Amino acid sequence: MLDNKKVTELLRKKGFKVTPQRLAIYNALCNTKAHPNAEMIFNKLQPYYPTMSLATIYKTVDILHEIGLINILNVGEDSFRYDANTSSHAHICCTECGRVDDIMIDFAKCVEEVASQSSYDVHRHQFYFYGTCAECKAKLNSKAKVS
Amino acid sequence: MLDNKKVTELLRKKGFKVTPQRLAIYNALCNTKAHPNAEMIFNKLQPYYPTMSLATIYKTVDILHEIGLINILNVGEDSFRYDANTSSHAHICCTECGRVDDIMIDFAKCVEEVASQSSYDVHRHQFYFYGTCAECKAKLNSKAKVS
DNA sequence: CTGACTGCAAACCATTTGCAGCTGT
DNA sequence: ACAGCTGCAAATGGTTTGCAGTCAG
Repeated sequence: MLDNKKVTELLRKKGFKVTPQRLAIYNALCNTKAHPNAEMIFNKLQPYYPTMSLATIYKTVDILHEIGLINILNVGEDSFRYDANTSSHAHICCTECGRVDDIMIDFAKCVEEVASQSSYDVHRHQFYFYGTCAECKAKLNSKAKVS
Repeated sequence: MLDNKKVTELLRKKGFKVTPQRLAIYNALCNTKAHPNAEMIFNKLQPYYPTMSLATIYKTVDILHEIGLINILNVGEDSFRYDANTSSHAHICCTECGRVDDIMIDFAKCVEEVASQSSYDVHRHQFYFYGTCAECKAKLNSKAKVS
């Protein structure tokens, strides 16, 4: 969650140019908790950057991931989602409506246990939980009452 | 990891027909620890079922997943992988060679913690770890010595 | 017998690539 | 200036779909 000045510095330091598109995509990711995919980012930026193409979004998220500014998520859908919150946290997906929320719990102990028991050098991890969100639970209950 | 008799019963009970293709695909998944994707299953069965198509594999894994016989994994590749081991366990992927191994550690406590702190009803979870496997570590070391 | 299944080919769709013109430095 | 970037259009590749013939029950 860096400000534009820091992002500019980092991009330059890593040998990339700083363009309005790149800043806009990173800012769009900072200003949402929806964990959007490429198309959702595209639709959000469309009013402000009407000529921006999906190709630019894909190329940009690759770079942002490469320089460690974003995480790439795959919750089991056909598209990837992107997250500007790079602190260690898990994700939970509603199997009814598809929303993806953060779980701000630190699983350091689990990771340590794996690192000590596995023959791998463990660098990174990704935890996904699946269930029914509060809103969908409410909807399902009211439907059950009607029928 | 059921035997053919039990799989037959289960398929019938759920209203599906039992075909040689379905049994072969399930058995192929039971007899590997590689967590294969559709194409890997296809190549493995090719010698024995030369007319089987990828479409059949995709349709079959859908059904096997629906009746709870297999798990679907997505480690961040462009294809899905399938696992006949449905017991609660995590997976670790080598970022060098792409292999996927099981981690037979039970994360019940982590899951409980999430279930108690989240507003979701938690039904399912998927834990992925990423790192360098023992073989790739060895290769990387010997390369480092040479250069 | 009959509805479900297989396997082929075509369709689909998220993502990637090639390239001409533009822009950051 | 000039290498790297954008945005278009075309290509790619995993997965899905439509459908005619086949097979399990």
